[in-house]
Amino acid sequence: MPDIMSDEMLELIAQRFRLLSDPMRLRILHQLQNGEKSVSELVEATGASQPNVSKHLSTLRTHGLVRRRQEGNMAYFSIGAPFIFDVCNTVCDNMKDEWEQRNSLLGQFAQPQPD
Amino acid sequence: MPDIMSDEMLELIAQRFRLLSDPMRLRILHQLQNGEKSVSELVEATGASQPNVSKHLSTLRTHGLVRRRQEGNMAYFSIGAPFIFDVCNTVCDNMKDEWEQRNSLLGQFAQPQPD
DNA sequence: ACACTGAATAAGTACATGGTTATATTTTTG
DNA sequence: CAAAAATATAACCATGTACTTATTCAGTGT
Repeated sequence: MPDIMSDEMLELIAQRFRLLSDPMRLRILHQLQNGEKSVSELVEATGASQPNVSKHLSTLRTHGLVRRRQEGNMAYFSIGAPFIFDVCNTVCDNMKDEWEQRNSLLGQFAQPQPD
Repeated sequence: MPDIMSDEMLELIAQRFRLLSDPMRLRILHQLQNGEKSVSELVEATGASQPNVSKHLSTLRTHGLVRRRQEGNMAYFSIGAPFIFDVCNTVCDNMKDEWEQRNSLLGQFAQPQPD
């Protein structure tokens, strides 16, 4: 991060994080990681309602995280900003680290004993 | 990201992103990047009200992003999860890329001419 | 033209969130 | 001990957000 952070810059960054701060949107993006999917496929895969999925896709699209391709009656969406997976992986890795660290600390006091 | 994402996992990840999805919190974290700071220093640096800063620090702390050290009358906070800077940098780099890309595309049509 | 299907939008609602002001709480200082 | 200083907490309020249901829109096929 640059040393001096303008208000608009901070707002933009925060906005991007806000897009990733919803489980359903993460779920959708996660589904798209395996390639483009139609809305109905996403509805099926996520278990959310169709309007809900459409709305999330819409907001993701207006912020460039997702691309839309129309073919006949259906709309296919795909990842538009691959960097999000870098970000998610960083977060996931860190969470895993924390988890393992917590476990190893616990282990010092209450190690499960082999019988 | 693992192939199958549990609900709790997704919620945890989303939660982390939500912590980073507020400009004021980003501002605070950004200030802490240069080392630990007291609450009043953060109030001064961010321009926010003292209760506001304290509240943000509290939420950041309960999620482990920030550490607290008390010395006499004052509380000093520092970064507790350095990975957030990796994340922020990834986002920033990407934003810069997009910006430059947009500019170079614009340039093909309306290049500012030297006189 | 008609009905059907996939997707988008609208309207409404419950809840989370970020801010404020006012009030503790705790330590330092006179 | 009283007053002040540094933080924390409480109560409150306005706005944002993520759903829902109902409706509209666009493309397909009969």
